[in-house]
Amino acid sequence: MANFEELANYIFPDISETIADLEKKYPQRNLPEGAEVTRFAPSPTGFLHLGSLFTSLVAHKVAKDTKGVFYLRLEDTDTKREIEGSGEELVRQLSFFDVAPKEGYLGDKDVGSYGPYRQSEREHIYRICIKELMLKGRAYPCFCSAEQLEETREIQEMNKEIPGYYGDYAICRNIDPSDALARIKAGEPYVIRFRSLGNHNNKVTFHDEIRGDISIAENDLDIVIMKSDGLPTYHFAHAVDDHFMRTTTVIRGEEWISSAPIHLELFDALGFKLPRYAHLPVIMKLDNGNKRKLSKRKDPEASVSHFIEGGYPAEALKAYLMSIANSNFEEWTAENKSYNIDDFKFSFSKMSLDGVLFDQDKLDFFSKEVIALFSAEELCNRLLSWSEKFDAKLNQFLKKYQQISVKALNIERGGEKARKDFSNYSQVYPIIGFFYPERYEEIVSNGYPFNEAIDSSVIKEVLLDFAKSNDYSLANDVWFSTVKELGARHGFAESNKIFKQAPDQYKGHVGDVAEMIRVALCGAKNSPNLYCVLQILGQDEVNRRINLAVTSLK
RNA sequence: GGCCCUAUGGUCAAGCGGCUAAGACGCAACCCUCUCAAGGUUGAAUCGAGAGUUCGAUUCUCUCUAGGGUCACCA
Repeated sequence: MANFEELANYIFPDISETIADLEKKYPQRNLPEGAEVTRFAPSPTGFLHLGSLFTSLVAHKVAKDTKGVFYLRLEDTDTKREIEGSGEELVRQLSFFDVAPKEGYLGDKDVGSYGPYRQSEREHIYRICIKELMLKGRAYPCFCSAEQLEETREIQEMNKEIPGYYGDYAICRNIDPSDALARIKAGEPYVIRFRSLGNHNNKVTFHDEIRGDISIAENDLDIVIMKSDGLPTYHFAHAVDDHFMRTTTVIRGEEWISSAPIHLELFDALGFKLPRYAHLPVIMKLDNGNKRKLSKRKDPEASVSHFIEGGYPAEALKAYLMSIANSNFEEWTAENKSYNIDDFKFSFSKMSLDGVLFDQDKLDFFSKEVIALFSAEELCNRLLSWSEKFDAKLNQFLKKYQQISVKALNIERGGEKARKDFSNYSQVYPIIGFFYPERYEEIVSNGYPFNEAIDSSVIKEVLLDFAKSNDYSLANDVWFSTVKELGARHGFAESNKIFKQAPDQYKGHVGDVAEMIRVALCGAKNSPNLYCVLQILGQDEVNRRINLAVTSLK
């Protein structure tokens, strides 16, 4: 007659260490009082999700604020869903947002003494823990097939019972160890399940840093802790890893709340102290009037790469996410004129409890503010590296016309009333593109959008007069009065007000004159400040463009 | 469906028994103005419903309703 010990030794012949040995190998971290150890634990199944960035941002922030540690653990136990190279990509994207961990799986290497940080390399550790659970009678092999499980579930559904592997439905929990041993020896596939001692009719209460005490039915499910491929399931790996990596606060999405009772029982059975938990609200979007979780498949904005490609500065997306995390962040930015989240004091208690709708307008707002705070040089450098990958045309012009580019980007930049016309880098080219001669010619090849109500011979005269008389040495307001004079010479009122008082005495007003010049120089009715445009283009280029425009008027 | 979480304008939200119920984004109007952007001023817009408790409920309690989450050898 075999017993649990023989069974355990047969399944784990290589395991001689115990949990106590692991406790020694991974000792408590030597950190100052109040320091939090947090982590980001993604599975390498695709690009970084916006919700994951949100979680990382908070976890990173909490660790940084408390002078603790933020580390990354790769949860790569689902070999079927794994996407080659996505682990590295995840780390790269975190780095883009400057929330990359300093410990853990870092893409090309593991750093830290609580590793390995890839779950696929921690098999030995899990096996030690499972063996010990088996020895204590808290784990057992289960031979149920997927079909059997499905059958059970159908019966349960029919009887309106709670589905799952528990109580009398846990048919393998009472298999005699010697029978189990024989079946394993015969090569029958099996998983290892946890033997729950819980009662569904009892409630357990645990504390959530954001929501306060949450009380849920005790776990009574004999969940799988080791899959047939020998790798652990999430629940088990969570308990083991977060314990031995000495996580103090587990920060994760609220979808985990309902499985918390499983985790409580697991920690207890393993003899581990429970970490603190903080369950973050999820980011959702409106779809046909219904809120739903941002979906990687349906929503481009679910993927962080969407914002990188779209040309949003990392600081802007972070500021937006922080405003979701702590709504007082927005007031803080207004007071401090800073969007640097490092200087902001984050607090779990100020966190929203409800899922939030992703708000593109708000992101755009933050992004405009953030970009407006960059110097022209800074913006130019960022545009350069962004366009390298995502906007070939802009990249080419930025390199060819560096001086002009910086000057163009510097128009009305800085100060209290700075221009805020870009919410992302892709909006830059359409606005400043006309400064580049090649682009100007391209725009103008479709014709000039002159005001058709004004006779083209008049436009021509005004433009020629302007080319001849314009003084590039004047200051802005003085210069503009010369434009008024120019208009007056050709029968245009000096202001809209004057024009309105006697519309039949004038051909138009100074705005019309400015528009002619603008259309001639920019090929468009809108542009940044005309005076600045003239200064940047310079007399030769201005005259060249005027001539081109005049020629087009025949 | 069971369980859990949540509930203030379109969105993000202050509020913690008595307020004309903050603020921000967005929207609208006006002002400024050479266009655009910015800026300024103003405006429209909120306590899911019903019972209690109370002199008094957005605020406390219960019920309902709605939305979300979760019920895998996925995380």
